Amino acid sequence: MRFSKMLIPTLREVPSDAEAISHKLMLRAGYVRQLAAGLYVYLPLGLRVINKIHAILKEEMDAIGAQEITMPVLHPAEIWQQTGRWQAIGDEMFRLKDRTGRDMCLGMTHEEIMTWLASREIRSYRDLPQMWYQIQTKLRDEARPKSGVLRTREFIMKDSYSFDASEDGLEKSYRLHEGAYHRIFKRCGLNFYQVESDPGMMGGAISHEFMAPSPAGEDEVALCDKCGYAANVELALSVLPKVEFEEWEFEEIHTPEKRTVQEVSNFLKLSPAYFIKSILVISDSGPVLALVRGDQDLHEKKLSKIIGNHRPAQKTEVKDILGIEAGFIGPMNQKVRIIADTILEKGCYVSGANKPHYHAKGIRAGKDFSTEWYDIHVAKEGDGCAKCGNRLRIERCIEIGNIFKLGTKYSVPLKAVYLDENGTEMPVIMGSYGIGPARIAAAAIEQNNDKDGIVWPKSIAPFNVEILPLNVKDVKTVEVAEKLYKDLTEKGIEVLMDDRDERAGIKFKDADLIGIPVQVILGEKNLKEGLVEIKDRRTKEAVKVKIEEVMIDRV
RNA sequence: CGGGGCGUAGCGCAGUCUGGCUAGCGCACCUGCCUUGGGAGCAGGGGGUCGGAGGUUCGAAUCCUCUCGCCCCGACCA
Repeated sequence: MRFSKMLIPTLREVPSDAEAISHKLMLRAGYVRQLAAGLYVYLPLGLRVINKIHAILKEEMDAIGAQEITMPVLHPAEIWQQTGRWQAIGDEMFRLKDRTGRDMCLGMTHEEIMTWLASREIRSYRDLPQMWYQIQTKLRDEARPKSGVLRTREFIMKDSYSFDASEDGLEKSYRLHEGAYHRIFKRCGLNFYQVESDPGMMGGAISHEFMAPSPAGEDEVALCDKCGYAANVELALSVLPKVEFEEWEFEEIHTPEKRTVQEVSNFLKLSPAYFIKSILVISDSGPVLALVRGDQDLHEKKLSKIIGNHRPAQKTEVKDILGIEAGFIGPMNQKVRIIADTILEKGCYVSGANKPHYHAKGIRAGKDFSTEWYDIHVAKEGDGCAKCGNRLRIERCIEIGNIFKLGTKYSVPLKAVYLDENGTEMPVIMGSYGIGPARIAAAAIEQNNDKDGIVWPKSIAPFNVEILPLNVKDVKTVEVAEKLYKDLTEKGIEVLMDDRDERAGIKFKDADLIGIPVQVILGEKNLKEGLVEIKDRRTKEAVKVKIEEVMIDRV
């Protein structure tokens, strides 16, 4: 392609409402434009990158035997009502009515529709297994679109679904996807981790996320470099740094107006690790007192798995239910259900004395209170790995893909069943697997850029080579540029030629910004000696080669 | 949905507190000259319902009310 014929609106200045590096660079380099919050136009360069990623996705999905199909984006409500997700999902689903008043929605994902298809077309164990995928638009009315194309309201997803006759079959399909995902992200030039994740509203028991480390990400993962434990902090387990306990006798201490752990800690000159933090929450089945160590934070998602939906109690509720003002609550003599973090099983602690302006010292589990034990704290940097004890690292990441074992969550309500060898009707066992191509592109930029712009991995760059004829008024320069352009293109190399009548400086700046991996620079002086320059975008290293050797060097 | 910030030319911004010349600057854009190895230089030029509606006032980008949009933090999140 000729630069002069292509829409590549590079920007000298950064649009003020871009924050993430990938967002700034995609805008500046002319890859995307924003239509509205969470809605993006992909310009020619951007589309080329996305298409490169799609091609890799298709190759790797085809390679594990998945079959490409395509499904509607507009769905009738009935199918979503049958699985319960019409009700379960809130404002995040775009809903509308057709002209006859029938409820419809825009697809945020396609479990329901894929399962609907399976229910009609799969009859026998002989039809299984099946893996179907599509590269299709999803719509979600995100509460907060952000960071450019990283979180949008309309986006493309590669989503695939597996249908098996047995758990073993599901395991195989799951492993096939796992392998394909590793190959895909590797081919796209990304650094990434596979981590354990929370299945959330997808249902099912086991799921993993693929995470590309980047400060622009929205997730945090806990990583153990020794044993390889890797999990989203939404469920990561950890053991806490030990503290040396003293053999305190139980005593009440006057702590006037000292309510928070920090205040009492300062007042008593005692580390927060010696405190029990007591938090009252209101669950659907009544109040629950959650206990974590004073230097820890309560993990609400972990608690939800134990007691279901809950919310923090209001101050008046605390007083009504426990008979004491918040700030002086302790776990002793409580009638409500208590859930405590396992770390508190051992040790001797300080907590509220259930008496205004008093705290109690010398509290021990078993002696002073009884409880149910769970890991309910947030894993933090420096905690011990729950598997091997080694120090955990926490890293911020972009979620670029995920894989779920769904089981029969969708096949049962939608009656996707088959007859087994004995003629018994059985629900199909399913898995679902997603990848966001735009997130791959953004993560690739986040991980590969410098002060001058993007440095694309070769596999997903919009072009392989950019030719820079520095002075298009020079006959020799144009002659050589045209010949190189023709020869390289005929060899199947994708070439962008900056044929604009611009100054050299502008061409260099734009080339670096756009980030095509290889630059072939044609300057008048070098050409007189029969030389051109080949420059690596990443290293900025340039070598001079004879004009006729450009081909050899490249091919 | 809660908190914060911002809407003035294609982009980046000043002007708003304290109402008053014809609404400014840089970049980009158009014309000409010049220039061609890192976003040049000179000269001339085009482009604005100051997000929108209503109000106060002799007079509103500026003050008041309402409203729409965008960004950030949090909540939420297949």
